[in-house]
Amino acid sequence: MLTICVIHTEKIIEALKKGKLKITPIRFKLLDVLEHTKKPLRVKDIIKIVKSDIVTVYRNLESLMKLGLVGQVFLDQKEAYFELADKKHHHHAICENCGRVEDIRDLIHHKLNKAALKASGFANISRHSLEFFGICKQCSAKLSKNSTTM
Amino acid sequence: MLTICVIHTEKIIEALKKGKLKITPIRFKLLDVLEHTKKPLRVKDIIKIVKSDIVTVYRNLESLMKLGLVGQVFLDQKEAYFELADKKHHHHAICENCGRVEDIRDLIHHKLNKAALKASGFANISRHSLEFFGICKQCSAKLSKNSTTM
DNA sequence: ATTGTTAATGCAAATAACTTGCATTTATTA
DNA sequence: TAATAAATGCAAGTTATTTGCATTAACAAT
Repeated sequence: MLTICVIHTEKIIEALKKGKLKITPIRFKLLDVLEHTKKPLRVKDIIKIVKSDIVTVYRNLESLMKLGLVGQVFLDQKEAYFELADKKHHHHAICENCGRVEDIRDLIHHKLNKAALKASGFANISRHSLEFFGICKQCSAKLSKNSTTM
Repeated sequence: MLTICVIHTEKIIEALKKGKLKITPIRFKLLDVLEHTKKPLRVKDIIKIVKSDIVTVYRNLESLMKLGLVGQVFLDQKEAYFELADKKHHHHAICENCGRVEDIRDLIHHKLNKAALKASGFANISRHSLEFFGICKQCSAKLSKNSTTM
């Protein structure tokens, strides 16, 4: 890891400075990991790669979220998942067999929020979280193979 | 509480029997609470009303979910919310100020799943979870009143 | 109705995710 | 290079959820 792309590095440093966050190795590695895996990661996963204290990771995730560099994703009730927040709004497809997560570009843009605003009677709707659950191609193949050999 | 509607009672008893679950007072009260509040509830809330052990509530929720009578809702990373599963598929609007939850009838039926299937490349998509976050009318009014008096 | 079987309950204690307090270290900036 | 303010990491605390086990209650068969 730590194959940091320069453009991205620049942007990150700028954002950190603007947010008055110090540029530390751990913070950098954390962002790098999220950048390179391109998938939502659990705190566990991040610790393993970043090789730092749990507490530090939690605190960094919190401050990076406040800065808007990192976003939390709701994939599982048990643990939180985090991803870089720089991509545009999107949804997720989660494989119920292997846990694979695919990004899905925002299916209907802001139409969803508008429709929900009307349907809910709320004063405003600022965001939504849309997660799909199913079986990915790989698992589907594996599962059907298993069932024929049994 | 415990103003049990007969028709519903019948259905529940039938379902419990089919699932080989005993019909116990706690289990009944639990279902009754979910039926009458009509909102997703936290385990905390349920315990307060059902007046039973936490563990019992968790175990009942689990078996009732397996039976398909109860569904878990993803409103908050910290704690799980539960609701009766007998209503048709719907979404939720959650007020970020007071926590109020409004049901929203399924906005676009199965179209969402179909679109996600295509976009994700999955073998199949079985369900989705769609939550909207915003400010409800009541909070909006309260908040704007507060800001004018300050 | 009574009894036997099996599931439901509740207590104690464990686990797991996440948080807080505090002392030490490190990044910035003057 | 020194001063300062934030970042780190250890210990220990919370909180949600789970597990083990003994007791109790539901129900099916007598």
